[in-house]
Order: sequence, then structure tokens, then C-alpha cells
Amino acid sequence: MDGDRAPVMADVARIAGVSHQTVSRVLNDHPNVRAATRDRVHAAIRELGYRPNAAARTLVTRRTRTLGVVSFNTTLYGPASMLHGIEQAAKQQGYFVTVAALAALDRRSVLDAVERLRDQAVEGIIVIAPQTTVVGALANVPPEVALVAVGCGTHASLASVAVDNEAGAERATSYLLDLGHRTVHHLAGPRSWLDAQEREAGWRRALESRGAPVFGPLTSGDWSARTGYEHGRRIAGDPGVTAVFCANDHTALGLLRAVQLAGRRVPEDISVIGFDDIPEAEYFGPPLTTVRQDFDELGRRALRALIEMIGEAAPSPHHAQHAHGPSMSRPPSGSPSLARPVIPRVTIEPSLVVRASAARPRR
Amino acid sequence: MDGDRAPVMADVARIAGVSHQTVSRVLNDHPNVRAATRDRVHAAIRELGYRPNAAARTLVTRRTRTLGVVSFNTTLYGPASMLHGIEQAAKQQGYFVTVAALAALDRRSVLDAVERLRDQAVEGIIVIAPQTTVVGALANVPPEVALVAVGCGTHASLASVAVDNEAGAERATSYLLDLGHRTVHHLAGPRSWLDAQEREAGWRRALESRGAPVFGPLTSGDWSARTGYEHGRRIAGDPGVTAVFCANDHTALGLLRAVQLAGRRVPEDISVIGFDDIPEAEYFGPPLTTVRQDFDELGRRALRALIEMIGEAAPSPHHAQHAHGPSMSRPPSGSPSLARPVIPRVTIEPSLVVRASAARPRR
DNA sequence: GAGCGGAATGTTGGCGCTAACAATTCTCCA
DNA sequence: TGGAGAATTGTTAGCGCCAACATTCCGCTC
Repeated sequence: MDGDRAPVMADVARIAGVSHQTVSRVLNDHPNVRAATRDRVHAAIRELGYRPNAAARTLVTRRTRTLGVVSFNTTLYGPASMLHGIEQAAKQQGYFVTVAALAALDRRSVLDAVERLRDQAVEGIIVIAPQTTVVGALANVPPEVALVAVGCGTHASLASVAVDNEAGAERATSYLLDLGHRTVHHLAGPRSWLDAQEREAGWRRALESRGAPVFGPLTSGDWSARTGYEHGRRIAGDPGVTAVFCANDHTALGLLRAVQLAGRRVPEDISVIGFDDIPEAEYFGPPLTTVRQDFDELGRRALRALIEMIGEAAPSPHHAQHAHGPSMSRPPSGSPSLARPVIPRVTIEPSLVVRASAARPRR
Repeated sequence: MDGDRAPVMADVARIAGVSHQTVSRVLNDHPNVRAATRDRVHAAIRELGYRPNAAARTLVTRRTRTLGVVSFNTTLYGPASMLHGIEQAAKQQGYFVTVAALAALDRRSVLDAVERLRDQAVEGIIVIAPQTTVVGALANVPPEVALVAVGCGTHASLASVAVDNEAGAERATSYLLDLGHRTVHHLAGPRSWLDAQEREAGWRRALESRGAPVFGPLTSGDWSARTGYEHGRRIAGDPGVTAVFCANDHTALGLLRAVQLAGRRVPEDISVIGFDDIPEAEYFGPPLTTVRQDFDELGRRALRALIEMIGEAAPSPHHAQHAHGPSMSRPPSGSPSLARPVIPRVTIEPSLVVRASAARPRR
């Protein structure tokens, strides 16, 4: 009458003629199991279609092998790609990835998402949500939670992996200046995003270091083509505008469209440079010169950083005298003194991809 | 010397002056707990920062409240959006979502991903990977696994939620025909994708039902702008081509570019229609007429369908005589006879978004 | 005020697994 | 051949929680 409930370790043990502990040892690759025994156990496992119970294992080992990813909008190209990179790397390291989308952009939502993930006992968390509010909220997360922010600017006071937005923006701006433009206008991204702030800073720095006049920037509420389009209509008639550095490729697309509708040509009348290098950028009209960032790599690096943080906090089994919930903990501060903990920070260099949307100005 | 290990239910019980079982009752909203007691327990929980141990709970309830999502490329707009919709809906239903990306497109990878998810004891799986191979491989997944395919065409023999690609394609094609084009060429998506096949079928059907000649289709290996560009260069010179229905918006973008580079104008010389309605489509040059599908909704519906399947298979606690691992099971077949199980299938209608890339042909 | 029934709480027994320790083999050399 | 010591296997005791059953408490009725 036992029904056919899923087989457990004891069932395997019975069939293989060993104790359940031996089965456990086989499963965990312990040494000191005779080859013949191991084979018998494996055979029994196959015969029964046995699958270890993850919950039971977690209960005793205190390891879930699960990582959490918090993100705001996985629909955007950047976040989606980073998630992809993270998942790939996680699989390779034997970790599961569970995602928690932010319902809104306030502190509360961020903390909620983190709580949700903690309830599920993830061993660490990666945050893909480069907004100032988010980074601010993250400061409230207790330090025993292993946390890495990815693409969240390079100045946040937490472990992070990010592209050097400032350098990328500076490079793009300088490129336009070198082409002979008197100045470069900037169509900035949303102020609430750190990337946008940093790109703006890079643009400004390039201008200032060359003594070029600084106009603007043109600010916007999102990263969409619509925004680019609207600003484009406004500036297309201005003869003083000969070069525009856009905060991302989508706004560049919208700008391109507006400028051309207004009867001005790119790059002959106006040069445009974007940021991101989305796959379509090459097929814009004209093909977009842009700053490339490797999102996939960003994701992989973030994961690697997180794994390291987790690894440092020994995942002690509960039998030992563990000092804390062994899953989730930031690396200990370098010294027991008041020194601030060392915050791992990785920066990746972006590169300028030259295509056809920027040229020397007409005289 | 106890260290400060994470508090457990017994700790809460001690502080609140009750038994751990009463704490459990409070946590699970059981009736028959005096209000005053409940408050004391809640206070103790807060004081200790107690967080229930998910693994322990899972061990006894046999519920993980976790769903798995298998996907191939979350970088594409469609899949990314669907994932987003799924996550939103899952959160609302109190489920976690863990993702498993496919390493490659063969059967083996698909089955691996499913296994990975099953190892983690997900209660059900949503598959976002509309390739024929994937759907084929899915047939090998044991029937006790609750499985829903999303955006995987409408003909697959498994529970699915999908847009009616055929109807959408037919609508787009008919629209062009109605405009006065003698025929419509089709830039098809990759053959291995069901969506591509169905869109092609819809295109063909529209043509045939009007007695219009069928040329092509132009086939391609992926959904990228590059593909559209390459085909565009080939057909731009052909005066017989006055209207092209593209399998998706990205290829349409590439096509647009190629056609215009060749000196022909859209829509005056050639009309173009896409599929998907990505956010940027409105800002292409010209704004793209396209078939809109609501990916977000697709994701939400898929989740709903999955939850229903899971719900039907009673998640019996292990004390009762359960017939199988209570997590993960498809709905029972309608009758105990040999009749095939009823496969839930949801179809969503796409709509044509008319913008500026299609017009009547010049005579 | 004894007795009854239901509400509120406590006690006990696993869920399936791993770690520690105990017990049993083997191996090999004195 | 008799062990010493290593290799292999088995036994026991939880991990933190929920469900069943047992017990206590309370408000009533007669």
C-alpha cells in the first residue's frame, strides 16, 4: 500500500545492499568507498530513478547553492544580457539562479526583493539596477548578506562590477572633438541612473580638459528612442549643434530619426555617437558609431566576484561552531580595527566602435 | 558559547513563552491562537529577527514554491519580456522563479536544463525556447513534470501559451495585398523556430487564398538585423519586389537599411512590415508598420496556466498517502481510459500596428 | 458546582539527509 | 600467524519544521 512515492536514500541502500550512509558517500564523492560498492550503488540509483532531496541536504549542510539576482527591468538590452552572463557562469559553478524583479524603484521595493531572496536562503545576491535609489537602499542591507552590484556605476560604496562609463564617455567625446567639432552636445540618460551620471561626467570632463564650451546637457527621463526623438526635433534646427553624444544607442536611434526628418543629414550635418553597441546599432541609418560595453562579461565577472565573497565566508556545516548563518556573508573586514572593509570593485574598460555616424564637421 | 547562530523556532518560542508549535501556528495563520499569544509571538519574532528556514519547511511540506524557467537566449527582446512577465506574476502568486539557460540547442541541453531544475525540486517549469528541437526534446520529459511552453508555436503537443503567429502573419500579408501589391515577399525567420514556421505559413495562406503568386520565401539563419540587411541588398534591385513581410522587427531594420542604401525608398518603392513591435520600431526610418504581440501578457498567462496545473495535482503533505512526489505533476487525463490527456492551450491574438513603412505601390 | 464541549496550547514523531563516531573488514609485515 | 593500522562500512543523532495526537484551559449548562 506504500504507493509509489519518490524513492529515498534508504530505498537505494536496500537495493544495493548497503547502508544509507554508504549511498550518501557515493553521492558526495567521498574517498574510501570500494569501487565495486560504488557501482552497485550507482546501479541502484539508476534502477530507482533516485534523485537526492535538495531540501533535506540543505537542512543539514546549510548550503542552497542558489544565488539571487535583483533587477529592475530585464527587458532592456543591458540588464537582459547581464542576466544571461550571470546565468551561464552560475551554471558552470554549479549554482542556481533565482530572479527577483523590482516592483518599483523605491527603497522599499529594493529591500523587499532582497528579503524575498533571503527568505529563500540564497547564498548571495547580485543586483542589476543601476539607479541611485537602489544603490542607496542597498546600504541598508545587513552586512552579512553577500552582495554585488553590477553595472551600478563605479562609485557606489559596495562591491561592484561595472564598465568605466566615464572613460567611455570621455573617449567618445574626445573622438568628436578630434574630428574638429567645436563642442559636443550630450543627450543624457535619466538622472536617477548612475551610468547616466557617469557618462555625463565623462563628457563634461572631456570638454573641459580641451577648453571646449559646455552646453546642456539635454536631460531625459528614460533610455528610450522616444526621448531621443523628442530632443532631436528640438535641436535639429540649431546650426550650433554639429555633434551629439547620446547616453545610449536607443536614444541615438530616436535622435537619428528626428534629425533626418528635419532634413539634416548624419553625419554630414550632425555627428552622432551612442553608447552600448546593441546588436542593431550596426544597421541603423547610418551605422552607429558607439561605445561598446561587454554586458555578458560584466555578468560573468559579477558572478565570479560573488562566488569569491561567499567562498571566503566558510560555509561551515552546523556541527562545527559556526559564528553565523553560514550562507550569505560579506568578507570580513581586513582588520579587526575600525578600518572600513575592503570593497571588491572591478572595472571593465569600454571601447569605441567607429562606424559611420560621426564625421568631421563641414566648414 | 553558543555563538550567534541564526535563531530558530524554538528560540522564538522560548522568548514568547510558548511552545514552538504555537509559533508554527502563528506563522501559518492557523485559527485557534489567542490574539494575545499571537502578538507575543510576533514580538519575539521581530526581536530576534527570526526567519523561517525554508529548507526545513520544504522537507516536511514538500512544497518549494519555486518555478523553473528554461530559456535559450534571454537577450532577445521577446524572451526577455516573457521572463519579465513570468516573474511579475510569480511574485504575486508567492512563487520564486529560477532560470536555467540552455547551453546549446540540442535535445541533450534541453533535458539537462530540465534535470537541473528538477534537482532543485521546482514545482513546475515554463519553457521559453520556441525551437523545434526543444519542443521535440520536451516530449521526453516524464509526464509527472508540470510543464508549459510559452511562445512555442500553437501546434506543439504540450501545454502552451502562444501568440497566433499564423493569424498575425496572415493579417500583415493581407494588409499589403489590400494596399494593392500584386504579391508579398517574405523574409522568413530561422526554420528551426516554430514561430518562424507559423509566420511563414500565415503568409503563404494569405497569398494563396487571394490567388497571389508565391515567391520564396527568403530564408535566414537568425533573427538579426544583419540577416535582413543581407537579404535586403539582394532584393533591393529587383523591381518585382514591392512589398516585404519580415519575420521580425530586427530583420526589418536591416532590410530597411539595405533597401535605402540601394537608393530605393520605403514605403514609396518598397513596403515593409515587421513582427513583434519592439519599442524602437516606432523610431525606425520610417516608423515600422508591424504585428504587435504582447510578450508580457504571454508570460503572465503562461504562469497562470502552470499554477493551475500544479494546483490540480494536490500538493499533499507526506503524511497522507500520496501517490507521487507531490511537487510537479501534470493534470490527470480527463478520463481513466486511453483518451489522451487534455492539453491546456492558450492562444493570444496579435494585432497589426499601422505606421509608415507600408503604402500602396506606385503604378 | 460538577460536567461537558470546544478552544488553545503542548508533546511526540518523523521528513531525508550528512557528520561524527563505532564497528567491521582488509593489508601487510614482524 | 598475530596483530597494528588503514580502509571500508554501519549506527546514531540531529538539522528546523509541521502534523497528529494529547492535554489543559475556559465558558457554559443543568
